[in-house]
Amino acid sequence: MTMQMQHQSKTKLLTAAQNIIRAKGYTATTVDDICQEAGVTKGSFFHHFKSKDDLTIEAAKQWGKMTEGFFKEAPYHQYKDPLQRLIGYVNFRIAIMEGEIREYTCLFGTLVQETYDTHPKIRKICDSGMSTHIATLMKDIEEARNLYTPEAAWSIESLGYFIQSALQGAFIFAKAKKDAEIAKESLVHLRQYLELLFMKPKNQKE
Amino acid sequence: MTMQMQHQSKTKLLTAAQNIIRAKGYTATTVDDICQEAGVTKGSFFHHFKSKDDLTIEAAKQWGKMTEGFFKEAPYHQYKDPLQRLIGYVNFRIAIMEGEIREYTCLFGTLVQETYDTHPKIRKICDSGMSTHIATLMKDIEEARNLYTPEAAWSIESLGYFIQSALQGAFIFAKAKKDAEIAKESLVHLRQYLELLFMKPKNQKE
DNA sequence: ATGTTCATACCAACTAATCGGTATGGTGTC
DNA sequence: GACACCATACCGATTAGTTGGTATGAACAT
Repeated sequence: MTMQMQHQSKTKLLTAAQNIIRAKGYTATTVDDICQEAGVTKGSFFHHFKSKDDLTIEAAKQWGKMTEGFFKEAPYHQYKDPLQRLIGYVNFRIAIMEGEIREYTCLFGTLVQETYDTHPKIRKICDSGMSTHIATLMKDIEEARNLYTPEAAWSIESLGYFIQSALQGAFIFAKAKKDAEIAKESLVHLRQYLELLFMKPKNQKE
Repeated sequence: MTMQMQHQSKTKLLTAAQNIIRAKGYTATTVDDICQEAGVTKGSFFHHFKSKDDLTIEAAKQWGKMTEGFFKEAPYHQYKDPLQRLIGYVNFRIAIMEGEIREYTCLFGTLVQETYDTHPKIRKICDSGMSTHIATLMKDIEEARNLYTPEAAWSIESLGYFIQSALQGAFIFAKAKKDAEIAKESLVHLRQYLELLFMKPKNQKE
């Protein structure tokens, strides 16, 4: 079966789109850019996707699936303590901020900034993609809340969004500085907030 | 003197650029878009600015000056306690998240996302513009730190960037949701972090 | 096996529209 | 008449998308 061969071009185009859009944004990324990076021609592009918009939507969908798998396999899930998993998540995100900026920044965050008002379909996928990711965090947040601060006034959802906001904001500064250092230090504050919020006793064993 | 008249078109173009770019991003914003919103012709545009890039740089510079003036006049500066000023700043930013998204989001954050790798001049202005704003916050952070937690391990600068990261990230979710509610709730967490960080005694008078 | 049929995948060349930018000329003010 | 300011018409380059066609291989009858 040549199924793999047949789909190779499509996969290459989706991956290329994800990478270039994260670096240049949606509008500045041309169809020719994507084709060149993928090593295919425009004819192939419009065979697999009926428009640039269509490709972007599929690329965003695939991005969501891919990243969910990526974080599902991440090492921080091994911890038995839900708070440790949350802290581990933040530490993991700090740890992966190495190499090129485009490699660790988020397609959803980049996309939605410039499309929220003009491309409703793209906006919705970014919204639901980020919300899906936050939903996985919310499980640990809920457990940690029940365990450490069951009487807390803040909602589980809002903390999930706050964590993700701090991350997305950190990416913006990584881009502005063309350096991840400041962004990493910001995420240390995020980690510190979680520690303070759940009032983790200082003498507790890790 | 007709100085004001002469500069009216230029001012209109700068303001139009700031508003449209915040809604659609840099690349998706066309020169014609800006001219139409400003109510002037292309001839006027290229009389005042030698290129779209040039206009964007001037618009970003003016944005920085304008926002610094805006925050300088904001009511939270009245508080004598530096921590209260910091909390007041966050509350102020929550309060102004009303009306259209383009009205309260940040030009720098939107711009730098899609230009950091391709337009170095724009990137630098966004970087220094945001850093200048953070520098004003750092004064209050430093005072609060000396007053409440002089032995704290975190740096003044890093907290300034964290506050701004949380804000920029909140804007992304306001765009993704086309609604400021989630973003506001995120900023309540930011406020809570500041309160926890400085260990504000519960029985202290406001 | 072999030839026919058909759909999928792909390609190079093209098109219509839009982009940033220019050329040129007009108008009001000093 | 010199100059800043602005309007209109235009230009070359680039854009997303189209065209007409080829290569490949699976399905099936012979």
